[in-house]
Amino acid sequence: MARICLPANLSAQEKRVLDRAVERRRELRAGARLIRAGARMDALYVVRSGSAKSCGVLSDGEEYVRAFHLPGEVAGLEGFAEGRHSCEVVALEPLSYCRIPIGRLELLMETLPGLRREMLRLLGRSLEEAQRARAEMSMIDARARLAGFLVDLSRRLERRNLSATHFRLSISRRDIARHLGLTLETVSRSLGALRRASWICVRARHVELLRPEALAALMAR
Amino acid sequence: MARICLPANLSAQEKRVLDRAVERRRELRAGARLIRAGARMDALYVVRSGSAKSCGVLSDGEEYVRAFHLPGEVAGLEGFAEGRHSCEVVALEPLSYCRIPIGRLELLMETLPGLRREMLRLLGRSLEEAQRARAEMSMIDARARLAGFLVDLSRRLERRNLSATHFRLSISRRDIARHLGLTLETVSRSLGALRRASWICVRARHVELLRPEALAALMAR
DNA sequence: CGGCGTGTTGATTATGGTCAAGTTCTGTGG
DNA sequence: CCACAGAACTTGACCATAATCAACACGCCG
Repeated sequence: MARICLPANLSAQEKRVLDRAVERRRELRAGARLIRAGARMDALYVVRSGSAKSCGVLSDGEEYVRAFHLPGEVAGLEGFAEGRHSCEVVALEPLSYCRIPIGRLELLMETLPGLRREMLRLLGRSLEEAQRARAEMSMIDARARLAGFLVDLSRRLERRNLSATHFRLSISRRDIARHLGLTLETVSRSLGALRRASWICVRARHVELLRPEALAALMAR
Repeated sequence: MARICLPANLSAQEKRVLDRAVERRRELRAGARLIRAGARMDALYVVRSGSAKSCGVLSDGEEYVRAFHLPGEVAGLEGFAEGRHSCEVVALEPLSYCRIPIGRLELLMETLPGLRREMLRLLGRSLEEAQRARAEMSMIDARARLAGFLVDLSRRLERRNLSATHFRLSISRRDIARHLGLTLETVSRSLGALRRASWICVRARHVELLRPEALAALMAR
């Protein structure tokens, strides 16, 4: 478990200790809720297999998607802000995950310097990514944003030793749109454009990246 | 110092200890750089007076503004991601600030549980804010985004007991634009629209919020 | 096979970007 | 103190991208 989610900075000893604090082998069906918005933050969650989305609602009731969580990634970090979760986390497909109770985590942070650093690193990375994404959102056109999204997915899957070029897109067009700040029509059209250019091959929920370099190059305008 | 930046969760004792770790009374002239992108993260910075911006460059060389730092706020948190800073932090006007060496901070986190929680809270908040901002960026029109920005500034100034309705806008239109994902022309036009509606009064760098409720209401569409 | 949710495609429109011409502001040196 | 230069800002005309509205196709479930 520690190997799955927090590999970098933990010593073998630390991993073992953390391992014992983790509740393993939990499951959720597609569409089920992992975290309820407004709930007290009492744990962090690590995806083992499947995927989930974090989403919030804007003041006008419109939903937006903050992040997707792939295997090995952590959900629930935003809860540190106020001690309660500010967004829903929902399984996109059958999900298996681990749960780390926050109390135990705080306890362990007392004694494990590597864990402290790792938690700060995780939060820092999320922050970094959110800020970069925000910048791209306004400076890059729809097609390039979508390309960037696919490349990002691909890289994250690769890190988990899953195929980087050939994957099932368990995220709906609608959720992609709400994540990239587009409409689902625009997502559809942009996918079409990438397909026509033969950068990618899409059939329904199945995607293949034919020219990842070309996709990545789009980001640089 | 601890009172300025980390007021919430620290005991008097903890504040005293943290206080001793802080290097105080540093100054910078307008336009000078507080943090250089790419530099090893060796400290966090807390603004005492004046203001600063964090900005990065996109792959095509275009600059974007990640955040503004007002008195009492912390700059440099993104450095936790990789142990080095990913963006420049630049003074927008004469700046006075404190510096907290990262080594000492990590040391203190070992013994001060309140400080641990506070650091996580700071990062969580930044994350939260970045994600919300990103959502608004695509779902809300330019005028409302600008209104939201002004209201946000106002609230942050208020927290530091500065006037919430009447302040000097030390941020250029260009930086506002780059922060909100707009062009400076659009910022100018939107300010004009708000002025014509008599929600605000702008003269050069000086702003007065005449109807904050109306501005805030714009956000809810 | 039929029905519904999901996705695609098309026509039109609106918002904000771009380019360009001015205006105000600020700071500097005579 | 005034004149001037450069930067910051404003305003206008035009245009491009993506939103909106709408019809239709596909795939997955019963």
